[in-house]
Amino acid sequence: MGYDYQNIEKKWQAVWEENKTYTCDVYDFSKPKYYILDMFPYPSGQGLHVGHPEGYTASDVLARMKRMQGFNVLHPIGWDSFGLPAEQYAMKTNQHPSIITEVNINNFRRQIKSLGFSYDWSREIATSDPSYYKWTQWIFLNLFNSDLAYVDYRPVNFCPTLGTVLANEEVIDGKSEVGGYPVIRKPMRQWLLKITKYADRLLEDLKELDWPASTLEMQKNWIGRSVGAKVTFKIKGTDKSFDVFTTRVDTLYGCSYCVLAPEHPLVKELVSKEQKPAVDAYLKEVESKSDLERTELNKDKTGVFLGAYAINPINGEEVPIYIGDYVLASYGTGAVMAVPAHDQRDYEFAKKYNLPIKQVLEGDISIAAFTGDAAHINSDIANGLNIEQAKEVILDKLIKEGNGEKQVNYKLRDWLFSRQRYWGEPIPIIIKDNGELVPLKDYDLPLVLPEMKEYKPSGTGESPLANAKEWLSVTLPSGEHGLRETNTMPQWAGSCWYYMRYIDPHNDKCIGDKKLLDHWLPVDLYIGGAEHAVLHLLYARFWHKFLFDKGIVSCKEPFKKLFHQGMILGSNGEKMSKSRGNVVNPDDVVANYGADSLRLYEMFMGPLEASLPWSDTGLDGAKRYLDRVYRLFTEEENTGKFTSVNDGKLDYIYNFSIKKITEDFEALRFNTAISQMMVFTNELYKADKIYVPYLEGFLKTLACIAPHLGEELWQLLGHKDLIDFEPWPTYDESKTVLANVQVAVSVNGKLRATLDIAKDMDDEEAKKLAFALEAVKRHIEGKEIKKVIVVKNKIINIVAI
RNA sequence: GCCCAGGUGGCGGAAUAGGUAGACGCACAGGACUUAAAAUCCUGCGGAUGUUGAAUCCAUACCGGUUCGAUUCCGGUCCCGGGCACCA
Repeated sequence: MGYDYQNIEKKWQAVWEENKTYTCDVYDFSKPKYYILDMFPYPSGQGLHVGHPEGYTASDVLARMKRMQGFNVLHPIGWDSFGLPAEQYAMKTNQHPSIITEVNINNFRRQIKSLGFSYDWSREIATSDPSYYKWTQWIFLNLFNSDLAYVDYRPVNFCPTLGTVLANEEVIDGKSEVGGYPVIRKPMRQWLLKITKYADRLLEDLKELDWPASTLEMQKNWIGRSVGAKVTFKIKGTDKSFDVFTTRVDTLYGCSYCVLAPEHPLVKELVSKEQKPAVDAYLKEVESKSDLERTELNKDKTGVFLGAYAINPINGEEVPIYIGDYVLASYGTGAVMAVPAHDQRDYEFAKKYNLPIKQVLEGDISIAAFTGDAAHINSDIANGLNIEQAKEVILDKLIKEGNGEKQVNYKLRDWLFSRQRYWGEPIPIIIKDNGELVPLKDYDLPLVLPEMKEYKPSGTGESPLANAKEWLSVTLPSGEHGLRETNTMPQWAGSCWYYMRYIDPHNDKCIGDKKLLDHWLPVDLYIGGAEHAVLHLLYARFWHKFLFDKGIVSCKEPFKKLFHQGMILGSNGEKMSKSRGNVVNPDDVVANYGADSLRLYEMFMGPLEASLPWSDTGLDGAKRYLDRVYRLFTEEENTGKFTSVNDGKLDYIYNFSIKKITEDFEALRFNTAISQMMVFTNELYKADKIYVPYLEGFLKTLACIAPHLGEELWQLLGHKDLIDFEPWPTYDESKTVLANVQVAVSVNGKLRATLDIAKDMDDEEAKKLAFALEAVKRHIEGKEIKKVIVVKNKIINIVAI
């Protein structure tokens, strides 16, 4: 049977909605603020996945606890509603993406509301709403006007058959996902944002964040700062030169050739007549290679001699110049000095093309490059020095002679910010007929997406917006003519700053009231998947820092504390997917078990950050526990034990439980908190008398996990007010420990008995009791006592030989 | 290949400034209640030997080390997961 979750949940959801229980008065500065944020969902056509409520429940538990602790809690939700699937579905069905998006949002909202989250729905936003993307465009204009947005040509995945640019995920094995047509890398006009200008600050400020160590590490590696040297190589017989970047300038004497990236601008100028046919053939081969093919050739490094020589600036030696696609145009200077003896890639390349290998550090290079630290040899001024020392003297010499300088390099590249798609924010730029870029004015915003019948790309790879003829053509106030930018922004754009908009979502004068932004930012706790460890979280940090520079926000970082929830797998331990047939629909769970059971189960499964398999019987267990709690409050044999007089018997278990639950909630360790709730409930069943204030304290903790039931039972206890703003239960530290402790007694490290003694008993006294134990006597008989280790209140170990 | 995180009963997991391994829950088995079932309640539940409510041994992926004592620390091996792909 069990309790009537269906009516109880419906009833309290209606009460909360009617009373606007969770509406946050952001202007109330009298209480300390707590801003707790979920990564907002992309409202897909499939509806909510049981993975969504895991993170949402975790944040909701915290939000509810913080409210009871007296914080003014901001806990909003919204929709990351621009995106590719809506556009693709629109093409298939001839429905406008905004209609599809609206349908999906309505479904998501209904599902999320059925789970009893304490969101402030008056702050709901959608990134595809013009009143929202007005401000996304506004930020873009600011970036453009601050010289942080520019146009350049970048290679993208282009499918000639479909006439479309494809996202990486639409390309499978070098073929288009749709139709399986070949995909090539084609340079196209793109917008980029200069995130690299912020590389140092993005790296430096990681230090002040309370984030998972692995995420900090990933961001650090992604930014990829490395300190090295820029070395200039002159080209023999010309007045030209090129720079290389190296982190191992100490090995410069061992440089036996140089390699340029195929895309390096000097390639075409330097190639000799004899080598031209070979080089041209190689360039053609590289051009036709997709990214994927280039990585498949991972092991086999290819290249070709350019027919020119460079001068090694440290010793004047002539070294041949090669081109090779293992050198990336996008990193460093697009050119490397090759030291095969001490770099494995150069080693492999040199072996393949029979190039000289010159050893400059002591070590074994017979089967692979030696990359460790050792004394330098064959290095003139650096002989006998270790890596650090050799770097210094060699760089000094280069600097003095004007052939090099210290340089810091980053792996981080500028952010490719345009998409040749319809369903995204239009870029608010006009291209005059003379090619000049003209930003719109603030008062022109929002630049609304035109209604279109056809979302198919133009065939040239241009955005579908190129077909919106009327929208496209503009006459400027000056009378000049221009065309609108047809690229749109990537989905990241809207999600880069949404946390800011929740604070003042209906403000049409500015992005948000400065007073409010200053008060509410940064977000105190941000919960979302680990798949966003770099891109979203780095992009959002970048925009935040830019807005900080502009004086829009007053803190350097957007998200103070971050937590990644794990994935919920199918019951077979595999990722949930339609094709595997292991998908669990939250609607079914709510109908058959209730939202509170789902919430409890997902929090009890295991550590929040772990990936865990779904279990229907586990869900049964969660439901059974809530039934058991309900009976405790409603059945005569239990309620008959209720008393307002404390007999003290529950003091320990109550105080200990409240302490543990509070600490575990704070640390997002919900599984162990719930286990303690169960222990406490079991104790109440065993007790003769139930002290009602203890029962109420416990109920407040339960109401965070199972809010509908919590509200219901609170009312059953005779309370008129809702439980949501009741003060959080406190505990008496002195009562969280028992008077007696169980001390383990072991002989030679093996447990032989336990001793039930007074806490903090004198060591000597405890020893005496231990030696008096039968089991101990038996094991030390005829042996010499070497020593006795006493760890107070824990263990007594007797070492006997 | 590199980086990150893991490996504990039949299952999800608990316990790490080194100190009684298996909390809590699931599954299973036995019992009570019931005409019966469901629900509920009680009991058992890592493995082996055993005098079966005594006792002993083994056990936290595997091998070794440090220690009075290791799931926890160190070295090596194997396995599973996530991320990145030639970063000079």
